[in-house]
Amino acid sequence: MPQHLIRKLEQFTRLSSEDKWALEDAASRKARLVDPHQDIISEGDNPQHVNLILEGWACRYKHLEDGRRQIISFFLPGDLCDPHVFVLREMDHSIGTLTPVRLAEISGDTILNLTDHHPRITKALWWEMLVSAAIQREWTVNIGQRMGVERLGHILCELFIRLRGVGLADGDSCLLPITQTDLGDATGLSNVHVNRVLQELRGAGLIVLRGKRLTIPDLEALQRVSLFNVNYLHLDREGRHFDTIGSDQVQA
Amino acid sequence: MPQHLIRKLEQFTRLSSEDKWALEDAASRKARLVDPHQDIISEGDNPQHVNLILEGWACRYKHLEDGRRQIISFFLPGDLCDPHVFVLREMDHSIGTLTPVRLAEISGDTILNLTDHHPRITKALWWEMLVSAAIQREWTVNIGQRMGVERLGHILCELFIRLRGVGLADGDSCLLPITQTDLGDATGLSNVHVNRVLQELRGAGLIVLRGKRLTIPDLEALQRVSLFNVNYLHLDREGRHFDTIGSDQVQA
DNA sequence: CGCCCGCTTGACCCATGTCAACGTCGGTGG
DNA sequence: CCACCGACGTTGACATGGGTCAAGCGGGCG
Repeated sequence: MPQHLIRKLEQFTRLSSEDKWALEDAASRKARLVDPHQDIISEGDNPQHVNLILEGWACRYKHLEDGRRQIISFFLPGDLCDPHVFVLREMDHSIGTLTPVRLAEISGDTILNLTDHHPRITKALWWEMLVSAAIQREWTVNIGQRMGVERLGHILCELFIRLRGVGLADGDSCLLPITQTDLGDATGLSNVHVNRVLQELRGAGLIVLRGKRLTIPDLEALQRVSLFNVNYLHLDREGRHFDTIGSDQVQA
Repeated sequence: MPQHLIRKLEQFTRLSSEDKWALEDAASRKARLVDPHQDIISEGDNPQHVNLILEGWACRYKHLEDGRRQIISFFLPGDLCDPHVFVLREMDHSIGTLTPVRLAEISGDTILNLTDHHPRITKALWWEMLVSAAIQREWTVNIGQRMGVERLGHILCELFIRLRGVGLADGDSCLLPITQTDLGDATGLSNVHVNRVLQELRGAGLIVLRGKRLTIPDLEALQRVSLFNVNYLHLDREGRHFDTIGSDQVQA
């Protein structure tokens, strides 16, 4: 079931078959289907378990009193919503779906069990948590400093590369199943301006966006225009240099 | 030495004398003085230890290729710079001082030792890490959605409350030892506009800012204007309801 | 004493927001 | 099967928050 999660973690470290089996077991205990535009967990709630997105897109978001909404991060298939929120008693933001979502609810005990017995999973989950934090920081930079074109270009690069990392890209294209208003809420731009900027990116041949399919004919070019530096995604797998010898025994 | 850290953690949980002693020991192994506007660790470096700010202000920041700078977060006395970055091999951003800084370098081993033997410290460090993440998210909201006045008001509220939490507020005022340009780099506004917005806040009697001293005569009023909701700082100490009976034995 | 950094102010401009109308498409019910 | 509807995308006109540039000012420090 959790191919996307496994694929994501394997960008960082190799996992043994037992590791993978344990992840599959953990992810198959309790499934849940959520309709689009529903909260998975709401601000003020007390989180009871970790949610693993199996299918569909979700997001963290926050509403201001006057209705403005900021999308704080996107959750794609393979993403975990806060492996460790249990320490805090109350959600300070909400997590909601953007599309229909299939997710696995993983209990705190299951997580503890996983990490107790699988050091490589532990380390991989640390990596995934630290990368999430790095993405959050990059969003601060993105929204704080980049102009509209760069800002949208940047987020499209990020989403494409993340999707590719979990096996959801098809060559130079991927699905982008969200609205322009969603993109605006994520970038701090109005939906109208998002539309204009997308036209501009299209006009420059940097993206093709038809229906829900995004194509990036020249990813490097889009990265250049968007001042996108991939290093914050930390895709430099540890022990990558061992890959050629095909060992499954790399030290963690 | 690390009174500020201890004070901060005690906002979340009670610490025993042994806990505190262990923290003091860890923080007194290796000290370092850093001049203002110097990097503590630079993008691309390989982090070797955790830095605990003892005195002065620092920040996380990132430069874009064309020179724009975004301050991603502030480090105040008592703040830890990334307790767990060791998992990643390379810094994707820099940490630099804003003022003269005195810090303690804490080795990974020392941290492990602390957490192995002091469950309450472990939990408190988790809390501090999750709160840092919550602050980062709130900055995304701040920069993405709030107007200049709200945005600056919000960050001033946050800084004041964080400083008060570590014992660095004096009634309704605190030191703000950074420039307006720094504030601009943190909020995604130009220094000129920061200046104008500060005038506006001053004009409305919401802040008094003279030299490096910030006074907030009516914190609630400033919070209201800034759409500031304190919940993201998670100051709801666990077991707070035990405080009245004065126990030092609260279960962790 | 003089210099430099940071603060302040004014003039002007542009990126982006707001408002409003219209188009398009897919779904749904009569 | 068609009519309607709602959600989303698109476009134009206009407003404005905030950026940029440039000059002046003031105080701390060498």
